[in-house]
Amino acid sequence: MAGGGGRVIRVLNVAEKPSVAKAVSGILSKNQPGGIRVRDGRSRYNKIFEFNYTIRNQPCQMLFTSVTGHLMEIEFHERYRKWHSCDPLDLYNAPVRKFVPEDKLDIKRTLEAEARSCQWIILWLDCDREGENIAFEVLDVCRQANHNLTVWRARFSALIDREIHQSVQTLVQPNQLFSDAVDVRQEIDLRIGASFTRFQTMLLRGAFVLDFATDDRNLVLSYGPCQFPTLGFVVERYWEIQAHEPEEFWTINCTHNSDEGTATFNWMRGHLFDYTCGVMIYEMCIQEPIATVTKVKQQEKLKYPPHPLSTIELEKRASRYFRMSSEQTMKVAEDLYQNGFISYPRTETDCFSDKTDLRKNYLDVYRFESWGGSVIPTYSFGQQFTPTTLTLDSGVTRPPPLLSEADLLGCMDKAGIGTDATMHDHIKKLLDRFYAIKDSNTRFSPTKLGEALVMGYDDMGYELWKPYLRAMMECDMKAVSTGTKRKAEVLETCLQQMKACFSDARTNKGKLLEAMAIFFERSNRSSSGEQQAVGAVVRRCGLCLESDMVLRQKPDGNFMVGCLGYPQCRNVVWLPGSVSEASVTENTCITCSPGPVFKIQFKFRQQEIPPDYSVQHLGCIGGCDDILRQLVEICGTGSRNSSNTSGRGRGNPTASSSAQRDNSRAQISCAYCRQTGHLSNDCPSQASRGRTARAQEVDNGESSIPCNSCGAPCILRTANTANNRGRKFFSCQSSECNFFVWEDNLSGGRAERANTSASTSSGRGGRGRGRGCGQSGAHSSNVSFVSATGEPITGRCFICGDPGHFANVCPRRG
DNA sequence: GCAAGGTC
Repeated sequence: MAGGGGRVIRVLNVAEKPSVAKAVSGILSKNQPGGIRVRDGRSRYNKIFEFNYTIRNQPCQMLFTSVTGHLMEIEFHERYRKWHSCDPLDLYNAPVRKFVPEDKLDIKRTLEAEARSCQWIILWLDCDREGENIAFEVLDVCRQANHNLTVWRARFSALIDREIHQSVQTLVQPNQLFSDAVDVRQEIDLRIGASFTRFQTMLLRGAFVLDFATDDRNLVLSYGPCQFPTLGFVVERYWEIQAHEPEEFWTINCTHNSDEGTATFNWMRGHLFDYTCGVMIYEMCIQEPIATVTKVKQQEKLKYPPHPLSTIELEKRASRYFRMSSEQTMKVAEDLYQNGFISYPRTETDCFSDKTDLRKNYLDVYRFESWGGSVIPTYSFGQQFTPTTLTLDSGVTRPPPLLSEADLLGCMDKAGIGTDATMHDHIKKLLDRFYAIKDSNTRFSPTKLGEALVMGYDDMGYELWKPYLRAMMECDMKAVSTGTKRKAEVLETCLQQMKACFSDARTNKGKLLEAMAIFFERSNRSSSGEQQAVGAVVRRCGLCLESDMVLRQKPDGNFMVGCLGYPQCRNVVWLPGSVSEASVTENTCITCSPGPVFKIQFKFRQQEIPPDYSVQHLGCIGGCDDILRQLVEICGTGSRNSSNTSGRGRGNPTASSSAQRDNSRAQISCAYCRQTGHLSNDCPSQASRGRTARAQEVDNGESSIPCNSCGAPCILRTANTANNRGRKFFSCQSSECNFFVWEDNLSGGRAERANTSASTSSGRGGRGRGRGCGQSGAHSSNVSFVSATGEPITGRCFICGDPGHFANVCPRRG
């Protein structure tokens, strides 16, 4: 450490809270020339104290300010902040950042400004892991403002003169390992909490009628590594009570009255569940009723005062004696602290002032307890007496009581759930989230929701609701803080495990749904959970620009690529109904922008695609993929027969249908103009022609023909697949219709150009391009396309060949 | 909108 007098240096001192800055400044400035000056910083709570002090012969001008706990927060990058922005599984790998939140910027600016004028910085944060982490947050900010700061850490455990002076004369370096341990905790808590909270909220809210919430749309079904084990304690006790079967037992009791008082003797054996045995032993006693004293043991009994200065003990006793909630107690404690009556209540400061009389009979001042002893008559070895009463009594086993707040705090304390300062928050969270209720006896029982959630995870076989996970994390953090394990190693291992666990839990979500179904009615709202199931990301949504488009398979087996921002964003690309398998690959499209657009490996059902199309296809939904577009046109999409019954559009088929069309417009290129953003049946270049026109000229000089099935325009297209390159076909441009016919299957083998005016004037009865040569018989009088035999073509099924329906509704499809 | 940890 530098020293040796001479030039006065400026030292920036930072404490964890304003009260400590004030107290330490008061101690160090005592008897110093110049006394102490106070000035305001940018933050109204965090004053700056100035005084002179000498550290190891080095004259120092001390500036002493503070933060208010953590200066920084950890959050996901903006891209992952919105709930629908990504698959919750991605939250295990999504980048996170530590930053100074808005309400701490004033403190940050004060630190920056003061750091610039100082040569040294002394970190006076609390001496625990969190304090060490805050020290590095402060350091981060101050070093940004002044790279040349010399850094010191003051270690102290009590705000008393001797300790503070000693601390500042024996400064050390901050402990990176302690801080690392907190970084690990923060990151794990965030990733686990956010992923599970999003998952279970989106899965269950809306899927059930949650009658306790006035508006369950805003309901959050949170999961946290502390709150869930706390709920677990409540549920476990509740189940224990439920499972209890009362059982009758028998016990022999004896009392003896003498001049000195009454003595009650308990049966050494306790009790018997067998009535016959009990009666037999009792009858033996009655037959020989003289009692003999066989052992006399005197024992001093001590009564200990409650553990002093313990936050949890305070909360337990306030609950027991005043029926105050732990949260309420902490508020009162805070007030008492602010007014100078008690020491800081949120972290243990179990150190008494030198003036305290610890040989203090505590029962004289603590009136809530008494000696409570009773006088027992004196007995001597071998003494005989006749019992005053000798009875055979029955009793019934009782279940344990519901957990009281004191019990709950005890469980949490024992299992290491939360800290002194946060335990009451976790308990309150259970009530706020409708997971548990507290009765008039301040005892906790789970709500239906709380029980269902724990039951769901329990049925999966996971102990996510037990304290072991937190205990394991605590163990790992300890290993990081002592250097036994590295931060990156623990993070990687733990997150990998939790990611696998999350993934498994999602696979087994049925267990959660089943458990919920025991307690709640199913809801048929459109935002029900199953529709939120997510798949792999294909591209960023070009419509809302906020969320990802992911590949999904609907319950009916059809595939689509939908925006995770649903229902706010309804962007969706429906894929051909003939897709049997689809998976997003790591190949990106080099044509489509904005990228990346990940290609999808498709497998089509062979019978449902024209013979010249390959069963396997590596496709792109960005608009560049002609084959995919043709198959959509030929086979139709999965939306056609599912939008009214299931999938995203449940309960709102119109919206779904419109969304489907809107999004086909957005992604698949138009058959007319080759632009993305609309389909050929909505092509702006064709707008003036209108759907009622029965024949339309297309850009290449060909005309379109009204579809036999729906009347929408069919246009002549040219196949570019290996087997049929150059072969022409007509296909209906309505996204609602699958009409398709090879041109050479029409009569005459070649279509004639339609007569636009004739078609328009005669409607469907006009001369169709596909009509056979002069065979305008009865069959074909009102259709555009007829076969070589003069039969009207009504479309054909690729599976069974039946012209009466299309492949996607074929009964043989299963 | 999500965790848990500081503190005002």
